[in-house]
Amino acid sequence: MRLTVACGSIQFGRGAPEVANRERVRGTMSDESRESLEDVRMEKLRKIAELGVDPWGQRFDGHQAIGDVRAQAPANEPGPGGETPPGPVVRIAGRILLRRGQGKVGFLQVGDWSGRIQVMVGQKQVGELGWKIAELLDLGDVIGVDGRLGYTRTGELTVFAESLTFLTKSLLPPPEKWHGLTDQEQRYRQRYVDLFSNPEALAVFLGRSKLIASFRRTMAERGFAEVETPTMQSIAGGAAARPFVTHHNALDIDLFLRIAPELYLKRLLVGGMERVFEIGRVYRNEGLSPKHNPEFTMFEAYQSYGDYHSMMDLTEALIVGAIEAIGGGLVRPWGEATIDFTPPWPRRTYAELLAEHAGIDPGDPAALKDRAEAAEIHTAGKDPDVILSELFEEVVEDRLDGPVFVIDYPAAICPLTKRKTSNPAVAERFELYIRGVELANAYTELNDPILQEELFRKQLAGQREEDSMAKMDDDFVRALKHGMPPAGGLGIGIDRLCMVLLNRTTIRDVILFPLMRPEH
RNA sequence: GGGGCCGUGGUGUAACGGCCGCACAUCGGCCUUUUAAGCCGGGAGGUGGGGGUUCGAAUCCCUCCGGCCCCA
Repeated sequence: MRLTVACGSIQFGRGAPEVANRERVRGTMSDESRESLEDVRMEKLRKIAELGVDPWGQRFDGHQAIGDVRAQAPANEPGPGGETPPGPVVRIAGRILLRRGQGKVGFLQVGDWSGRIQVMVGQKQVGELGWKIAELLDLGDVIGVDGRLGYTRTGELTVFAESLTFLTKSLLPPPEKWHGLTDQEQRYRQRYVDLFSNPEALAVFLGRSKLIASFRRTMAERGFAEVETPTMQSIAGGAAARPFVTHHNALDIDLFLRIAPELYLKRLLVGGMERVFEIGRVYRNEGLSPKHNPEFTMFEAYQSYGDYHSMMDLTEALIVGAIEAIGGGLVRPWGEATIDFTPPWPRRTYAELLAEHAGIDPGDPAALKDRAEAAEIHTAGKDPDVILSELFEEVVEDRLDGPVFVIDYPAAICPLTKRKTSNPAVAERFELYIRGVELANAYTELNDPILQEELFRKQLAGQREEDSMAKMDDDFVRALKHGMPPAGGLGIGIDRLCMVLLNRTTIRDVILFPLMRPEH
């Protein structure tokens, strides 16, 4: 498969380059029976160059998106067997996805990222050179087409080519035209093939892009400034997760890839940036699963003078806005079922939900312990709030079809959250659940430096050995001592939101290049 | 960490332990309105790697590599 032909040595438009060992590819292939599909395409490349055409193409201006071309389809469809009246002149560019020869005429299906359209190429219509090029075309080649838009006898919207521009040779054959690429491993490793051969895959990532663009618009409308904070940090804080470690040579120090932007964004509130948000990668050194990729995209926003209720309103606006941007309506498919995103979404307290689904009063330690043990949760030596949290995960989460805001969490499991003034055991926090998946997490941010430092210490003391990289963030506490306005903070897992809005059950389907073991 | 499933020409798939078959793609031929175009003819894989059982292995066993799923 590996070719060592030096493409740089081919001289375009000045006669045939010397190709030593394959001179005859006419007639049967008896002598060349070992020739690979790639070799055959190399040979065609050579012939294209012989025609004086650059097989790697040149700038191609002024083409229209195929989707836009389709939109300007003439209304007057041809009568049965009738000639097609000439329609508007169009210029398109894209990859050849289907090819049907028909003697001195041929049909191509050309696709770009906005759609696909049929192109008819006739020997008489495209000129001598055009026809020679047409005869050499392979599936996967990239071409430009100038022509008129019309309908064929069978009523198919078609660009009737008047000239062809060869833009790029494809040396590898595309997957089977009907099924596309189905092998999961190859789809993830060779996403480029997945994207041009599976329209649904392309649609997912264009949808993801629309979602993120919509988030930025919504935030701008509400007066938030987009910022970028360090992804390499000497103390990886803001969440409970194991970090990746890397090393800076010149300083000779270890650094951690961030597990959350949170602590830096709050420093910005101290600095007077009243409303900030960041969209970026975070890295958590954990296993892989349909819901976890080691690097994923986090959206975080902080609003001075707000609280978690402000963040609930913002969350609804962001997601409803994203749905409008993506299209498809507020009632969306999810596998066999549907999810209704019509706002406002219910807001239920943690205690209520535990009472409803676990049948206990979360304030009753004895009942909690019994119920947890019934659910096979180990309770020995654990903080009641931790048991509560595990019980919640075990019996409540899966039943939260949502969208539903779960609000008012036990304070002990929320070290960065302000407590309710009316009840210090309860933290002003919400999580948004949809189909049992946690999609967003928000707090009324803790801005008391004394309590923050104490909670850090408590957290460090209770830490498991494998998490021991976490450290006290003295600078963050110092920042709080200067005074951080009361604020609401929000985090949304962009990948998981994409899964839910684009109806994908694995996170790898919404990440362009998910982490894989090296191929060899 | 534990358990299960999978890996066959470029792609999609088939094969009770008995010569690895088919489709698309590809090559040659015919065809100026096709629709996964059609018809005729040809080439291409020794079954993810290694080892074992057997007269004989894609198939059974071991191991390694890679992927998917479930559980912790």
